[in-house]
Order: sequence, then C-alpha cells, then structure tokens
Amino acid sequence: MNSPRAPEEHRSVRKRRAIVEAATTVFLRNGYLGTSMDEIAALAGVSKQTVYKHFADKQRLFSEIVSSTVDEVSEAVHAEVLELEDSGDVDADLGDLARRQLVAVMQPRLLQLRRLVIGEANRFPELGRIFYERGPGRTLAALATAFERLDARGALDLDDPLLAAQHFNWLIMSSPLNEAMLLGRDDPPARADLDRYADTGVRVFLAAYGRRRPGRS
Amino acid sequence: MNSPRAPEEHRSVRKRRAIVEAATTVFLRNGYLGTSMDEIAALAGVSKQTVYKHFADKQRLFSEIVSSTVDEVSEAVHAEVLELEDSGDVDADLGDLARRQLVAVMQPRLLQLRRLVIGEANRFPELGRIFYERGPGRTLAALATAFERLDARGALDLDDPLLAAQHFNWLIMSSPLNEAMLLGRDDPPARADLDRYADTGVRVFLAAYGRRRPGRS
Amino acid sequence: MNSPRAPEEHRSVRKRRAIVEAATTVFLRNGYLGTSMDEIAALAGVSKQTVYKHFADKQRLFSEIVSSTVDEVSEAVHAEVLELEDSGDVDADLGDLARRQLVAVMQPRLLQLRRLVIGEANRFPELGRIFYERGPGRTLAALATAFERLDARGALDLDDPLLAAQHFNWLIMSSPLNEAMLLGRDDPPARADLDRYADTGVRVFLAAYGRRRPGRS
Amino acid sequence: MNSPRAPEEHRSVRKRRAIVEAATTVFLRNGYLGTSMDEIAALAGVSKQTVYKHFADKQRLFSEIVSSTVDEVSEAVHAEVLELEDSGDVDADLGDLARRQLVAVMQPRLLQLRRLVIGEANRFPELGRIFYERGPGRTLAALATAFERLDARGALDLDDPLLAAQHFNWLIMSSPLNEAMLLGRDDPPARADLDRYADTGVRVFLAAYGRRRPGRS
DNA sequence: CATGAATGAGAATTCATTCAT
DNA sequence: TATGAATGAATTCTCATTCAT
Repeated sequence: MNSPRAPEEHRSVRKRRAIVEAATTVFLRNGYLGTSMDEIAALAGVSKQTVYKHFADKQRLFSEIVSSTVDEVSEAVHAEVLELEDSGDVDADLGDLARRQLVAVMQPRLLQLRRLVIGEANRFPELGRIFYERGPGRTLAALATAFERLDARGALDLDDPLLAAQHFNWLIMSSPLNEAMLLGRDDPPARADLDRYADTGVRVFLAAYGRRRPGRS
Repeated sequence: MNSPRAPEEHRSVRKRRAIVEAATTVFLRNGYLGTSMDEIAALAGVSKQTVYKHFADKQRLFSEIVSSTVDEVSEAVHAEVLELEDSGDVDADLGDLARRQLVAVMQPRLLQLRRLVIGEANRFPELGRIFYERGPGRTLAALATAFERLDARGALDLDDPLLAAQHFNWLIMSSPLNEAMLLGRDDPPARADLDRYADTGVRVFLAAYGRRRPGRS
Repeated sequence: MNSPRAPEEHRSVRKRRAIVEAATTVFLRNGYLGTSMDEIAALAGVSKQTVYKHFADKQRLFSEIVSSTVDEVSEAVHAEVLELEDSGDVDADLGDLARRQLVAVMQPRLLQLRRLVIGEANRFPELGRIFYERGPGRTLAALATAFERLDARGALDLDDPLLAAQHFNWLIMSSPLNEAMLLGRDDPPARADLDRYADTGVRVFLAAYGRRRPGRS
Repeated sequence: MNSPRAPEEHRSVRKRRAIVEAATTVFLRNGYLGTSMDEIAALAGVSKQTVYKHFADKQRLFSEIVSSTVDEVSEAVHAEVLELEDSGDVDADLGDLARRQLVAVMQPRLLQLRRLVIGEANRFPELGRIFYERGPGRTLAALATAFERLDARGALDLDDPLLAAQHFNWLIMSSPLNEAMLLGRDDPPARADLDRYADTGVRVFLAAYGRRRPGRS
C-alpha cells in the first residue's frame, strides 16, 4: 500500500520543486519582466493557483529563485578554491586551480544568472548584493586565505592577500567572462582557450607574486 | 513671423533629439520591457505618434538608442588610449593611462549601459556584439597597438600585444567594474580607490611585461 | 477513544459554529463581495470544503449569517420594549426606555449589520425585508402595543399607537443612528449624549402625546 | 465648416461625461465591488483605456462619482429649506416645507446614493463624511437658521435651534427613509403617504416647539 | 502633422466552486 | 471526512500599435 518513495505528504513538495525548476528556467532565459506567471505554471504543469499558494507573488518567487540558484551555483566555484593543493610546484597548483575555477565560473547556469542579476540590478538591488557576497566576494575571501597560507609557506610573496586574490581571479577569468556576458555565449570555452587563459594568467600573477627563485640572482 | 533661431525645418530634428534623450534616460533606468512608449513620449514632451514617426517600433528605437549611446560613450574610453604618452617613464605613463581609463569606464552612463546590454543580451544579441566590438574590443585593439609600439621602443617586453592589453585592462578595472555591475553603484569610485586600482594593477602588469632593468641581473 | 467532553457528533457542530462566527465577522467588516470563502475558512480554521459541506454556496452562507445575526441582535432591542414600566411617572419611564433602546440599537454589531443590509439591499432584497420585519417593524409594533396600554391607563393621549411609536422611536434615535451609519462610528455614544437624545426626544414626544396635566387648564 | 455646438476640443469632454454617467448608473446599482471597469466602459461606449485616461483608477473614479452625485443631489434638498416661507401660518408653512423636503429626500437617486455610501462606509470612510456634511449636516444647519428666525419673529418657541431642526427633520422623514433604505423601495412615496408623514410630523413638532396660543391659557 | 481615442491582447492576481486523495 | 490542487473565468490595469480628426 506504500508507494516506494513518494508518500502522500510529499505531493506538495514535488509540486513546489516543479515550480521552482520551471521558474528558474524561464527567469534565466527571459528575465523578470519577460516571464509570465502563466508560463511558469504551464511549464511546471501546475495551475496558477498552485504557484500562488507556494509563492505570494512574482517578486517573491523571483527573489527566491535567484537566491537559491546563487547558492547552488556559487557553491561549486567556492569548492574549487578549497581544493587548492600545495604540491611544492606553485605554478602547477595555481594553474590547476585556475582551470577548475574557469570551468566552474563559465557554467551556462552561472553565466545566465549573472546576466540576469546584472540586468535586474536596478529593480532588485538586494539580489545583486546577495550574488556578490555569496559569489565573487566569498570566493575572493577564500582565495585570499589560501594565498596567505602559501605566502607563509614561502610559496608566494605578497603583502595584501585579498588584493592578490583579486588580481589572480580577474587575470584568469575577466576576458572570457566579459565576452560571455556581452556576446551571449553560454557554453564554456574550449579546452585550449581555457588552458591559455589559465596559463597566461598564472604567468603574469607569478611574475608579480611568485617567490624569487634563488638561482635567479 | 520667423522665430530668430529655430527654423521650421529643425523642429523635427529637435523633437527627434528630445525623443532620443528621453528614451535613453528611461531605457537605461528601467530596461527594455520596463519602459513604455507612453513614458518616453511623455518625457520627451511629444505625442506617441511622433515617436512612431521617427522610429518604426519599440525594438528599433531601443536598438538605435543603445547603439548610439555605445558609440558616444565608448569614444571617451577609446580616446584615452590614444593619449598614452611615452615619456620614458613607463610606470608613470601606464599609471596615468590606467587612471584616465578607469574614470572613463566608470562613468554612470557607461555602467548603466553595460548593465542594460548584458541584461538584454538574450533578447538583443546583436547589441551585445555591437557593445563589445565598439567598446572593449576596440579599446583592447588600440591598447595592443600602443603596447606594441612600447615594446618596439624597448619600454615593454611582450610577445602577444593583445594578450598584454587584456591583462592590463582587466588588472586595472575588473574589480571596480564587477562590483559596480552587481552592487548597482553608478557613481565613479573615489580618487583614492582609483589610484589604488591603477597603481597596483600597473605594478603587477610591469612585473610581467616590464623591461628587465639592466642592474637587475 | 472518546475524548471526555467532545463527543464525535459534536465536532461538526463546533466547526459549524466556528464557520458562522468567522463568516459573521468577515461579512460584517468587508461586505458580501469583499469577503472570500478562503478568508472565512482560514479564520474559522477549517478547510474550504468543510465550509461548503455546511453551506451550499456563498449566497446561502451570507443569507443565513445575516438572518441569524438579525435575530440575535434584534432580540436585545425588542426585549427592552417589553420592559417598559408603568411607575406612574411616564416621563421617567419613557426616558428609561429611550436610554435602554438607544444602547441596544447603537451596539456595534447592530450598526455594522444595518450598514451591511442596507449596502446589499439591491443584491439581497429579502434580507432587507427580514431585517426590517424582525427589527424596527417588530419593535415598533411592540412599542405601539405598550403605548396603547399607557393610553388606556390614562398615562398617554394618542389615537394612532403605531404612529406614536414611530414618532417616539425616531425622535430618540434618528440623529445618532444616521450619524453612525454615515460616519462609520461603530462605538455607542457617550452616556451624556445618550441622555440628551433620550431626554429631549421624550420631551418632544410628551408635548404631543402626553396627557394634559389637570393643573394646566 | 463649424459644427453648431460641438467644437473639436469638446470631444474629450463629452467622453468624460459619458463615462461619469455610466459609472454613476452602474455604481449606484451594483456598488463598488459589484461594478467592473469593463462594464462602465461598455456602457459609456468608450474604450477602457479612455476611462483610465480620465480617471487614474477605480477608487478615484468611484470617489469622484460619489462626491459629485452627493453635491448634485444634495443641492435640491438644501434649496427647499431656503424656500421656507413665513406666511404667518406656521403650521401651513412647515407642512409645505416638510412635503417638499420629503420629495427631495426620497428621490430615487438620493436613496440609492445613500445606500451606496452607507454600504461602503467601511471601505470609503471619507465618502460617508462628505455625504453627511454636504447632505444632512448642511440641511440641518440651514433649517436651524430658519427656525431661529421664526423663533425671533415669535412664530416658534425654541432654545436650541439645531436640536429643533433635527427633531423636525427626523419626525418628518425617518419612517419613509428607513423603510426605503431597508426595503429597497426606490420610488418616492405616494402623495397621500407623503401628506401623512408631513402633517403628523409637523403636528408633533409644533406641540413641542409651537408658540403657545394666547387663548390657550 | 499631431493629438486623443481605440484596439486587442496580455499582465498579475483573486475567486467560487469542484476533484481527488 | 477533509485537505491540497485544479479549474476557468473575472478583475484591475498596462501595453504596443493604429485610426481618425
């Protein structure tokens, strides 16, 4: 009599999830004003009433969608930073990090979300703040901490870890990110481009922040 | 019967300008869908019919507005690059350029326009392309040319001028630009911040692309 | 399995009462169209289905609510009339009656109900009739009977008891009632005002309907 | 080439009038919530847009309709009071006034308006105030002034003119007005009833406020 | 040529009522 | 039996675009 994994009480939860997924899809594609509640309800396969029973109004739905997508998608980026190794070969370690971060940041989902948040920054200023804080802000802070450790271990040479983190971050990804934003490219860069962004960025970064090699003098 | 300095034939031109100004203001503030033709007509002080006489439809109006604003506002940025001096003191020259470019890029108008174009990138892909090409694209090309010259004169040491230009550009302005985009800050950064962005950026850039000083070896 | 003082058969009665109370509150406050079945169900703490189980539809619910409130609230007014004393001092007796009736008529509940019935008189004509018959109509009839008795006992001097009852009634309460209706005052008048309405009304009434005092001629 | 009495500039005025008339009709019949903007537009023979161009929203339209109807319809009542004669025969003069006022107050338009205002007193408290002040309030004040003059001339005997005015007013019209409100009777009372309300009311009024006739003592 | 009005549709939101669980 | 969901329409209000004057 018990269905394996869909007890009665979960019907509403499933519907809610369907709504959230539909709304996410449509908002990311068409923006806040470009999305209608009808569209969301239709895509979710529920009635408009059901949408309104779960989310008081369009604004609230939008805010929740964006906030939770920010969290979900930022997590991936942040996780990469925490994986930064210290193998003794800073060059390779930073290159790896750069590559992994590029992949994470250039996910279609995140690119679309960033476009959405920027485009609605006037209408929903708090969403911009949320995106910044849970996204780049958090990543840069984690990166700064990691760099500080590398500095302490003699692998890097820097005074201002947060500044170094910013330089690293933007050296790596500004070019592709900016192009993606404006040119509407949602698919991540090819492997070769990715390597180039990472390697050249790391090279410049280490020229400024790398430990002078003893044999150089 | 003739008013001294407003010949008949120019009334239409003045109206057109009023429409363009009004539309620019409102589109930049509220986005494409958030703007109504009524609003534009009202702000321009003309009838809706007049708007339609000058611009076939809303899309066309939007495109023209955005394109011309891109041109107008990119010009300022581009001009700065052309002013890059070669005084013999690369450090100072690049610092000056960085500061001037930051000011130009962080203009409220340009920030709003960039947000607008990014937010509408799905709906108006060609506007993103236009923005990119006439904006960052053009600037980076000019910068690359300038750097090539500096390399030739021995002031810089680089293989790939366009890559160097990108590194320079984003080292300088990614941080403030990204914050402005997301946090909705439209006013340009304070002088002190500006100096910091410029000086630290140039320092990193020159560590990678500066000519090794003779005494160093 | 039986809870001590809530037998199964009474649960439904309790729910019904909860619905009636909630509906009364909301209808009196917001009117027929201004009230939603959702609101009633929520306030009653039951599901909408339960409401529909007890009352076929909104109209029926409204009619029952209004009818029963009319009965409940008119009863108080009517009771006062029956209490009319004949102490020998007509002036005092009528003054007492006037005061008690004013208090009864100016109850918030009754004021709101009167507003509601008047406001819905087009949509629910029979409710107006019910209100009139069980309210003012009944009161006036009882008053007429009482006055007839007083006339028979020589305490009053009147030909048309119903007319006298109307004059009495409206002399006493038209002013405050009319103001309450229009100015939305739901709280009963202060004691001093109440006395004034009663005393001046009774004075006028007795000038017309009082037995000429023997010493007067 | 000139149409006799409908110059270009008046088209909008005519439309506005059509809207006002339609809205008045429908609001008086169906109440605020029972009336839709579509209905009004259709009855006025204009597009909904045109309605919204003249009246910002439904509330504003309703308020304007009610206010102006109050003014229009109260004027008639008020005018009657000013016509009060002093022919020497107070009885006849007050009887005339009573009859004329009854007719004015029992106009269908005014009855419906009163029902409407009472029914919406919770939603639009200021409309109740406006109705009261420009209606009964103003009439009673004028009546008090007139009575004061009659008192001065020895035709009446009263201390508190406003109180006397209230007693007069409500003696005359409470019964029919109250019945009309509740029973939904919109057509004015028959001549015979009208006379009865007036004559009996005036008789009671004069018993209390009439000059004692010399021969009486 | 330019203004007011119309069109015709579509937005968000709410409602009374009925199914399905 | 009672709850959540669905239905299907209606409501207020707005919009882009086009006539008519």
